[in-house]
Amino acid sequence: MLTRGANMWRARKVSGLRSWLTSGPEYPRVVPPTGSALGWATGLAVGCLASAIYWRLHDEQFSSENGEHEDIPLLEQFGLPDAGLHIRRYSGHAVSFNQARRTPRWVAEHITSSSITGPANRKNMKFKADPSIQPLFSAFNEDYLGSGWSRGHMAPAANYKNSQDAMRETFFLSNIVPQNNENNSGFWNRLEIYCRSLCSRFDDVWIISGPLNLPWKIDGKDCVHHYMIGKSDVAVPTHLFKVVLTGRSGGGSLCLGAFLVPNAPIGYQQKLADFQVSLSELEYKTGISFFPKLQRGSWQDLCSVDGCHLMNFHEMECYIAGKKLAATRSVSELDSIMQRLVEKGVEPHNGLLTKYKTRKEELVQRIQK
DNA sequence: CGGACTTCTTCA
DNA sequence: TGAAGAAGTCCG
Repeated sequence: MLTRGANMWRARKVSGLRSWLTSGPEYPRVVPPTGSALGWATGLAVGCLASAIYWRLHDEQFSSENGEHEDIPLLEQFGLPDAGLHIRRYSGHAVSFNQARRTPRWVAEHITSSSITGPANRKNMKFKADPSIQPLFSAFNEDYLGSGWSRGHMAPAANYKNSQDAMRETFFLSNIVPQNNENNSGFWNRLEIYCRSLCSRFDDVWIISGPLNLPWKIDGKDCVHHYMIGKSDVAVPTHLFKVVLTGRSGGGSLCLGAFLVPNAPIGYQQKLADFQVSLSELEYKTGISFFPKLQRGSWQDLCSVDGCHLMNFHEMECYIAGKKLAATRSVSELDSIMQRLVEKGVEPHNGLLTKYKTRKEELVQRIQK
């Protein structure tokens, strides 16, 4: 299968190259030696199948581009460099991908109470390389596994409960950055939950998320550098940012908050407001204009209007326990979840107790049948 | 909710 | 027989 994939890749690559070569006029061109192309392809063993898919998807582009030959300036005779800066649109989110870092540059979302509600779930969801990204510039699961860094969603899966397809697309590695595990399941998770909670108080919520590397001091001088993981050299960010914009369908002023969060464990003693920055500061540091059609200063501060309160320890423990209860399939398992909660010193609130009782009844009934 | 890791099953 | 998918287990 692997060999077939490599051959397919080579066939597509060479065929695309050939049509491109024959289209041009008078200049001699260098043809890459077949051997080296093959060696390269086999070297990228994990990516070869994805390569085949990629080139198949893009074959039409190749063939359409070599038809008409108009007056092309000599400057552009061989095309201008392509850094992959175009915006990639998916069912529920949009991505600007950074081909040098193998991570998104930013990921944009618009969520509502209906988009975050539904039957879609993470069952059998698997992270995978984005088939629309050229393998040379793509991240792969192998880069993350055993790296010490978890695969952190930028557009969270849970924002797409209304569509299994939209949720599946959030598992493309074009939506993923290397994230500290504790941060991912902890503070960042609570921030994502807070963003979803905004849907109950606002009609529309727009969210832009992405990675950022802030400078470190080296010999007293500011220096930006980053770790790289895996064979694809996936860049590890020092920080993650999130810009949140809320609106009401009836009109009224918009609310905006921008946050810059270290890619490291963050405890419950820290508040979300501790990581709030001005939009212009974040734009300065990222080089990104986040809502270019939004009039500057036309919004209210989100944290002043809505509080920006993340779940505290007790609330979060109960929330997670509630999710685990729903997935439980035996009464003993059910009880152990509740017992571990008490061992942590967490007194279950009434809502959780209700969930426990109803789930227990369901399971007992199922056993009796 | 957010993950990692292991094992079993399916299929070409 | 190996790869991919499904399912199970563990953790915060």
